Amino acid sequence: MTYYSQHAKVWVSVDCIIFGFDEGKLKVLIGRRQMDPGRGEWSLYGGFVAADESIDDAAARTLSELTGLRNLYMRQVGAFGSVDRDPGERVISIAYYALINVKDYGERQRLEHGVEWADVNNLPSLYSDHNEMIRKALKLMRQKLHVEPVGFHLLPNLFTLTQLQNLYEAVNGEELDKRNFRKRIKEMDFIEKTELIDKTSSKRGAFLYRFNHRSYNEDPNFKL
Amino acid sequence: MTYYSQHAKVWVSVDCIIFGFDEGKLKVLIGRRQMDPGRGEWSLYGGFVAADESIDDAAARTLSELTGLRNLYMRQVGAFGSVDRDPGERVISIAYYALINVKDYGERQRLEHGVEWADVNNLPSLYSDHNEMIRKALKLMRQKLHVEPVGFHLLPNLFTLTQLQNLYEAVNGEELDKRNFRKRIKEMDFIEKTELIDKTSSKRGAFLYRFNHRSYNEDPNFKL
DNA sequence: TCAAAAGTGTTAGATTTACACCCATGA
DNA sequence: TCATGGGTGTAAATCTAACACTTTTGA
Repeated sequence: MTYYSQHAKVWVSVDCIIFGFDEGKLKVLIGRRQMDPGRGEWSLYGGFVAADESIDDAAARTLSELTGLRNLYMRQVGAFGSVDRDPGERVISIAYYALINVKDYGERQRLEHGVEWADVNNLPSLYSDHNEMIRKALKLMRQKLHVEPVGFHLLPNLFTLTQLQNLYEAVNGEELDKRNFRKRIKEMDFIEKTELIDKTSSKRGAFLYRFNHRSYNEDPNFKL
Repeated sequence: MTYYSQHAKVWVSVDCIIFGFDEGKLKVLIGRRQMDPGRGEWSLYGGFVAADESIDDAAARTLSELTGLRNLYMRQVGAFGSVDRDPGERVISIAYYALINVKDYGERQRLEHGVEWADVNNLPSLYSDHNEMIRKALKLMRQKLHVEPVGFHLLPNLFTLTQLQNLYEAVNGEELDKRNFRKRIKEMDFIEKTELIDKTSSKRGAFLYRFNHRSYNEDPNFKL
């Protein structure tokens, strides 16, 4: 009997909190659970960690299973391990959140997995501790957003300043002053104005901006 | 075959990063690993999660095994799950950090478990991914310290303002202005001045202060 | 021509930072 | 008496927050 074998093994899963920004609201992907226990309940999308993959790899695999996308921005939320959090068996789950541009997520894949975008401020009651996972993910994501330029993962490559501001307002749940917001943006050289104009949301049109990763790495000063 | 049983089970452990503040430095408890693989290497203190205990309970149990103390301030750092992080078997580990007042930790227990206080700024190379765990714990703890009154867990119940300032300087790794620091403290009514005087570190003596939990809960405004 | 979103500067107030000397005491 | 750590206030600089009008254009 080895040192290890006197201890119990458990199942370990990953659960994905996928944030998207649409219609001026922060959303999260949820679906109806396909298996027992809890079949039919609203739930996050998850999967088990295999014997030969890291937990980060398991999360990335699960994310790409659901979205068809790779190399998503993804961060660990933490481990959830109440004894009876899963009504079937003892399963410890590690939550991850990911940020995607909703436009990159096709309707086809969405329907295939039967998931929906739900407003984070108006969520139904979810399976097990999934509401708690989302709460914690949101808290972490919010903090990160002020300190690192990660919000861009929720937007198209080209975006207007109004879109960017709306994103920050949706995540913080409070309005921002337009002039003060734009003043700050102007100080960050890695948020580049292009000559392109977006006319989808106004007659006049708004300049499109782009986040320049390279130039951010040269002078990573971000604060919003 | 149930839905669960087609997946692999793994061992799950907890590792404890125990911070203490002594001799003006932030320290962490490390010991020589007692078992194979890695016997003799510097390591955090850890333990396995049992089938019938939550991960938080496992961490609390492990902490109390090592220190003899209960109800320590403790927070999860996150899950560490590279496939080969443990050279023996697949083990996913969940790191927790705890804050203790070094005076509460007797020499007896310390010697019994053969652990030592190591300066966080001068750590040896540790077993597996334990250095990374400490790095992440320190980052989280640092953030927390600015926003919640948790530093008091690293001090005796009664402390001088110089001690408190030294603690913040040690954690941040930078000096603070004495007058500005004390000005801020004065604004926080839950940091109460007592009539007691500590003469251990100066001839004149310094007033002892106390953190009042109750009054903090009434008006929880903390920022340092 | 008008409704709707884009764009643009200034100022008062609040916060932060820098800074130097006297005090009390034990050795 | 002197060396050591304890204790205190002010002013300049910076940052933050509040605020309103003009522009463009398609319908």
